[in-house]
Amino acid sequence: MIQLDKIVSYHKALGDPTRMRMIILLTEGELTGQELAEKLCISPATVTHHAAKLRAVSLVKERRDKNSIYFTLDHYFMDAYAKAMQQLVADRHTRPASEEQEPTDDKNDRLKLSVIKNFFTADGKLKHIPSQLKKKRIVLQFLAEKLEPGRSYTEKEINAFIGAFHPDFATIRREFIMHAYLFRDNEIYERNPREMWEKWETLS
Amino acid sequence: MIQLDKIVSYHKALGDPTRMRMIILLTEGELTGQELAEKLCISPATVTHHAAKLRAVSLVKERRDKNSIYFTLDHYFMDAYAKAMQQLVADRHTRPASEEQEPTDDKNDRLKLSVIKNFFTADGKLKHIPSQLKKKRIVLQFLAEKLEPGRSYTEKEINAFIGAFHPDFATIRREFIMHAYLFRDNEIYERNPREMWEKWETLS
DNA sequence: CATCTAATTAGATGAGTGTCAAATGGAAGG
DNA sequence: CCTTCCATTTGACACTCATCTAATTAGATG
Repeated sequence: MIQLDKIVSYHKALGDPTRMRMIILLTEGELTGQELAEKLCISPATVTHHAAKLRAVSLVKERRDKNSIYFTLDHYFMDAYAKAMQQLVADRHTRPASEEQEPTDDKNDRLKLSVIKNFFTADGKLKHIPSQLKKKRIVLQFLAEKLEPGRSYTEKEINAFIGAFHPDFATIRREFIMHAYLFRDNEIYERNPREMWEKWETLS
Repeated sequence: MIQLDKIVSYHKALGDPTRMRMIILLTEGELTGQELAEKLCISPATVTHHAAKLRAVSLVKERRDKNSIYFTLDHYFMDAYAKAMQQLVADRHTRPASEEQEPTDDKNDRLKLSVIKNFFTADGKLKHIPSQLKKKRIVLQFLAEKLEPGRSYTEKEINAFIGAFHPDFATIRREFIMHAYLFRDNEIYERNPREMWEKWETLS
């Protein structure tokens, strides 16, 4: 599943000339921290700094031998990011048209009403999280609509907001991010615009 | 031709959550600056700021109509960057092996000596820039070896250095960057490690 | 244990940058 | 000409971040 802020972090990691050069050197094979420092003409401390950033987005793997640490690229994740990005920016014309007929808006509305009726108690609590994707999105959207657009929320506030409906705020918060109802920068949260919700729906 | 700092700039441009969200919104179709500001809950000034960064790396195109500016994605460049990056990090095992036999080191050395003898005057000036890629790289490398690794050069210094060999320092400086003999960050230049030279040779 | 090497952490510094409010520019329409 | 509506520029502020030095840790080897 695509997570917006993971992709942003990935690009941020590669958006530095020193780290990009590290990556390129590593395409030739594994290198120790010291070798990297020498080739890039930077201090070992700086190598550690950058290695941590690359590790944080899983672009490099590390292996310890004797006193040295050997770095290698993680091609699996490199490919994963490339694919995710490609999918993300594919415009709708090049996206395969769905063969099956979309249900009418009317039908969608009825489904929505019934899901909300079935998954929420009379006093507005969420009974449990639907496992079916379509229904889960209906519940998430129903909750997300109660958040104020453009306002910044701390993680604590988001937890409290979700907690008012269901005790497992951690799971639901993660789902909010994954399905692009919320976006997170550093430690602050904000509601995404509706278009983003819909875009993600077509990607799921 | 791939340019390292262009790819870094591209990643830096996408390494910001606001810009990434702009891109995603634009995958759905064109939007005016005002609409973007509203949907992203940021001021028009901030939209302009980010739009400038995206434009600088050719990720968006703009069209003026009446008072509004309409932004659209530039899919051509998006694909170009994706391809360049893919090629960059492809490890040598997945790269197609060259069919033809590589010339021996001995033969390479003799070519190198003859190129240097033929393209430089007795007092060390460069007569002209070879048009054949292989010979051009020999000349560029010969010059690049005279630069101190790990030292930072201003553009003025690089120009002066090249100018001592040939008056057209602008062209040669660009070739230095394109073939990864030098790398540039902001306005300062530095010599790349030998491995980077060789890596780029296999990509050319 | 003592020593050596490599890596990491901590702290400091300087450059870069995301954001907005206010001022400016410029086109469209009275 | 004046007004209105966007877009841009400018200046300021806070915050991030790349880099270094110096000190510390971790592991290997006498």
